[in-house]
Amino acid sequence: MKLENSLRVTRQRRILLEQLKLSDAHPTASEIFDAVRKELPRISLATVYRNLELLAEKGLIQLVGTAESRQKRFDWNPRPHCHAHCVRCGGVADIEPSPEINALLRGSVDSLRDFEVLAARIDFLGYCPQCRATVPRCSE
Amino acid sequence: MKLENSLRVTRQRRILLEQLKLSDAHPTASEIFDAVRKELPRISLATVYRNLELLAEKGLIQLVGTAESRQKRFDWNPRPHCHAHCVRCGGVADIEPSPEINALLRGSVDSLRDFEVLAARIDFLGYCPQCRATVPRCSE
DNA sequence: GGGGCTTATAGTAATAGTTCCTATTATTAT
DNA sequence: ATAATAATAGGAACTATTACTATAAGCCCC
Repeated sequence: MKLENSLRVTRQRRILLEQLKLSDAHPTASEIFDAVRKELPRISLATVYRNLELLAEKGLIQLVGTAESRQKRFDWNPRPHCHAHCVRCGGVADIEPSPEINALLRGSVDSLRDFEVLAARIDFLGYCPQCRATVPRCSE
Repeated sequence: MKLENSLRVTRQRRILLEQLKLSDAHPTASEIFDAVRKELPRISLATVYRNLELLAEKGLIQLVGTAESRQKRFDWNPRPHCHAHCVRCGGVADIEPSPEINALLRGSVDSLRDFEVLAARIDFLGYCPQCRATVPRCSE
């Protein structure tokens, strides 16, 4: 197994990626740290951060998140898709892109002249089903 | 002038909003701080942060930015539109939504069942025209 | 399958953007 | 004007992330 582009296959890197792939919950760096620590108790948080950044840079995973949440979240699936962010619990869910969205994600937008698109991102903010059920709502 | 929803009209708040509206550059909190300080030399950075958050919460301005940039940026225009984020210089430009995008922004997405959408966000990451011209490129 | 080059790691310190705290001041309703 | 209440300045605290450095581990070639 070679990770690509001269990334060495270290035990830390392998287990980090394994753990990330176990979940669709888009965990934060420290959640990933906690998970990996169960197998590698001596791993450093800095190693987790370094590798998450590196793997995202190489396109093997993706960084997700919004401007409002302080912490970054990661998605094991590097393929373009949309995310729904709960403004209450911070949870992130995958959204299956419709054909129209897929067209957008591939970059067919007029007003973008001269801006070279590397990635398009569509995010929805709102309440996830759980929070929706328990949030106090205005009745107006 | 009343700001809405029991927000008091303080000198700080008024000038902050004025300054923000002077620019389409989507400034950061500290850039706004610097601009406001020219008129209000004794304003506190905490005041700037507090008000930016408050105004965004009330829907009078909007928070923009991506998970990769550490600092938040703000847009005086609260109406839904898209943004192009330069991955090199961090600059943000407004993108005029096409009709199809507008449909998305209004919330017509299938797979979102049970997730209550408060806002949709479409962001493009890439190189702005300036950076595009000066970034060293691979010729492959 | 061992030597040596090179990259990665652990552990910790440092950074930076943001938020919190509290005594004081300003705004608004009356 | 006065009283009630919300907002501010200034600085301390917080926290996610990044930087640093001596040590350890992959990997390539023989």
